[in-house]
Amino acid sequence: MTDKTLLQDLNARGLIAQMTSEDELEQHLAEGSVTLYCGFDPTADSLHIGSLVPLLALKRFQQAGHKPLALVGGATGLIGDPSFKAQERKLNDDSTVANWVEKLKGQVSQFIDFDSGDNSAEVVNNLDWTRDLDVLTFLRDVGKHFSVNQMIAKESVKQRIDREGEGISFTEFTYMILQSFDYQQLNASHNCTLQIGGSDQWGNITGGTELTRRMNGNKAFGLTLPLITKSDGTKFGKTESGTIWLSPNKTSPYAFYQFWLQTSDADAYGFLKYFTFLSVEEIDALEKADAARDGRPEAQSVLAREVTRLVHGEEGLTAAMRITEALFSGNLSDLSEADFEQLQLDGLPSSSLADADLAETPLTTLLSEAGMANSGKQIKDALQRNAVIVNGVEKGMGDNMKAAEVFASEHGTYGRFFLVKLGKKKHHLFVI
RNA sequence: GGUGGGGUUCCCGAGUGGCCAAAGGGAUCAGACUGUAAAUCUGACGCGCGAGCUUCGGUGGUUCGAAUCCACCCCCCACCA
Repeated sequence: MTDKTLLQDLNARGLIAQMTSEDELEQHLAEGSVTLYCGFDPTADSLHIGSLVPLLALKRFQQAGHKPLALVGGATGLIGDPSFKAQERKLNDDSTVANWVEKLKGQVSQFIDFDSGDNSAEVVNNLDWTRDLDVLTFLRDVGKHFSVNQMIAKESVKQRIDREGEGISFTEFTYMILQSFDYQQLNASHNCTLQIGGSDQWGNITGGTELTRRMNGNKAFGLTLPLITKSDGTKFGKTESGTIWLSPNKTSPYAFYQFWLQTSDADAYGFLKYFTFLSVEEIDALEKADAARDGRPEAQSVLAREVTRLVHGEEGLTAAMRITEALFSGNLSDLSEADFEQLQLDGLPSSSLADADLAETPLTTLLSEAGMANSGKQIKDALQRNAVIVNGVEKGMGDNMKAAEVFASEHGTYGRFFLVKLGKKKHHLFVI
């Protein structure tokens, strides 16, 4: 990044959706270390991969010598951001939010460096400066700077205002003011002059730059990152089993790795630019090499490796790759008994059949309860298509009531391991 | 508080007394083809291996029969006050 400015690199990666006064921002960043912030609201006990782009962007700025502040929304999380949300959200109680705030702090901290001298990162919580703010002060000192006419005109709340059958409460409508206030406060306390966020945050960010100018008399900048979309138009970051979380407790490193590995060709190179620190040149070279070769491209495996390492570390990546290798290479017979135990430790989904009543329980129940499918119907469908494979042997509907036979010790690897494959991608280890 | 419009299976959205477990689309899952890709085609898609069971905001009612009709209640939206 020596021969290019940070903004040029971000731009080459397609990571800039919008910014305020581009030329001035470029100059501002060139003048020295800038303090910037990005907010993360606690809407669950973990962030998901949707937050990865801004999180990595903070790191990109830090690598370029700037000082990142990660804001967790202890206050805004209590309100709920209405931006581009079709419906009013239900409120979470404050102990829940407080608990989530703690979890997010830990996650956010993984990505930025807290010990790098002048530009060490900091984590801040907006509850710290809003908790004791009283209504009248808020209305007089902050609220007075906002025009409802302008707020209503924001694209981010338009569908809530215009759409038949929906509305917006005053609570959520005020969210924008709270976030603007955060920026103004951080500007005053930390000399923060740049806020970044997803493109849905544009309205909230510009609100903050305005408020900072009015209350502090300071120039403040904003930059938004693009919303990640997939080429086929489906939602990024969701699968059948739900959201891809950053917490290993909610999405195992193995599942996380698999998610990236299954990226389509059309998205892979873009995702490499968004989600990794490989240089644009390296990625372009990879794309050329893949195009020149027949068969399977390398992009997905590079992507999966890089991102898994970023989020779950070298250990998580090793575990994920170990499972992948064992399950998809096709030669399970090479695995030792200790290998099976290691796979369980690595996070291969597994369950014990010790307590199960195999004589009475159909496979449909057994496999769906183990989490291989959401309902027995799906198992049934798979059985009818011979898509259930136990230790390499196809099972059909006829075996449904014969769980005791299927899982009999003499059929198990080392007398007790049964690797069940559902379709091409789902695996589950049963142990007796 | 008044008037009008709404609340249907994950989402959107048909259905206005039996032919409704409820059209259609999307999402998702599985099969074929492939490369653990995309596109395409096929199947599944409330729950249950099955017999069968439980649904259409809630509670009661009318009826042989209700998502559909009636009463009351809850929630959402628009306009008025």
